[in-house]
Amino acid sequence: MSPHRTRRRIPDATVARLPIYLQLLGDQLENGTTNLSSEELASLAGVNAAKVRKDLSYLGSYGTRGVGYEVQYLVYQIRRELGLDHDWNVVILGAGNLGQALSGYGGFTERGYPIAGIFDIDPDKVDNVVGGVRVRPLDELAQVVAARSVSIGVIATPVAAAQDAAERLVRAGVTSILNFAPTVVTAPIGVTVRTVDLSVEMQILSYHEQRRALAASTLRSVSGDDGRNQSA
Amino acid sequence: MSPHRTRRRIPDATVARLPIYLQLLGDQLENGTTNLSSEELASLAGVNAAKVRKDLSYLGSYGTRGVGYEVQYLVYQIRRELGLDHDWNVVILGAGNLGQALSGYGGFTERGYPIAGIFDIDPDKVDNVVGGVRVRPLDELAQVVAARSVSIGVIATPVAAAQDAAERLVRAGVTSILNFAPTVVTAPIGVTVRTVDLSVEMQILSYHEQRRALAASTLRSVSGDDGRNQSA
DNA sequence: ACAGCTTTGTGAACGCGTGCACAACCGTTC
DNA sequence: GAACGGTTGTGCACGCGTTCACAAAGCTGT
Repeated sequence: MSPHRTRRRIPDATVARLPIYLQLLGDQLENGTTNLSSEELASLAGVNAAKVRKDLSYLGSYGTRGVGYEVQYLVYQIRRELGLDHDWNVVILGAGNLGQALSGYGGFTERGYPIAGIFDIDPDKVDNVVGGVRVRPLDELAQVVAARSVSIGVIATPVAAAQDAAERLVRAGVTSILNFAPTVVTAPIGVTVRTVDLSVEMQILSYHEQRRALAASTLRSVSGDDGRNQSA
Repeated sequence: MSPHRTRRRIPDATVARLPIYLQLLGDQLENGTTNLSSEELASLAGVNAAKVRKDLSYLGSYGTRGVGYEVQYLVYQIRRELGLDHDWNVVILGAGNLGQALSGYGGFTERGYPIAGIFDIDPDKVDNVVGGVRVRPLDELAQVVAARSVSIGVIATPVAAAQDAAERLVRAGVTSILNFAPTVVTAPIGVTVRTVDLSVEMQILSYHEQRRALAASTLRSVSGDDGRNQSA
């Protein structure tokens, strides 16, 4: 039997919020706050207090009724649950605009995701140094992944190269992929793929803008409202 | 009464998928495909065919039973619904690593989101040219937003400056914000905020890695399985 | 020891999104 | 023009996630 019993599955929606709580709790620690209620945390995160309590209850019963949660201990528990009790090395494929920015962005290393290597297929880019890391040729990928126990790969290539990049990552032994190319990439089961598509985000925003404009114009044609009153 | 009747609300989940369909349909157009079934589109998008049909049904009845959807017309309808029948100017706040990468990334302009300006508070960065756009001082923000009818703003500042950036955007008249700073930013109702936090994405991935590792080790302690069989 | 205030943890109801299954409908062929 | 294979559009049931509401439990002061 394991030291701590087999953990119940945590809902995806909760997993997506735990990092937010973690971030906020960290801020509170720096402020010197040692104790926090679900109501306070909820207001910081901009969500419902019941949701916070239910989310935290998936980790176990780490609160004290009438008091709240001990920040330090909660941070520890969330970190453990998210697998942040050790670093996760990552590799980046593609040393273009985005790849370089990611490599230069200190936030990854700082939060426990050091960059084990950045790779590009273009010989002109190889050996350039970006963000303190030397760009390597693609054929060194498998070796680096194995040597540094990399399990997370980031795709920062152009669209056309994204699927190939994913396949190389999988062949090298990577089991989690963060894809920034605006395309659907497929991977075998057992490999987690998350796609972050900046254009998609923009399009979701413009859909809402579009609706606001439409609603405003409908309103205007009925009541003469100028439709600007909802901003600010 | 409006030319086209008041449109029913489209579920958020569907809105998030429409851009994917749009992308794939565009690819198909270039391939010379003029007609497509929900089954085919679903397989391209990696989702269920019924979901595709239901999603598209929110736009109206634009398919033909027994035949499928006409790609060109569907593209037109999705674009219209997403508000892509005209360009949306965007401003970027923060000309650091990420701001520069975003500015240099051609994808935005190409997909109908031209960059009307990039701004930074640091006088040393002002007047640098990144991605063909001159970095402007922050106090020109309101003027640019007004002059170019900008309704979308991107926050690419450090965490500490993010909330202030959001407030400046709102004051300038922006009603949609895409936030890349790893922090919660609040805005008045009527302003849509979407946060894309790279660390959060990483943490979601490492949670799943963690679980895989845990499952594998439990398995190993029972059956001797080496836990590597699910990759590739 | 107990009353009163506070806050957690969770059962239960609700709402949204997903997927199945099928009727309605299109085009084609005989 | 009727029968048939194909595909859409959608009613329905199910499951997940959110929110409410409250009992259980801790703390404080008398």
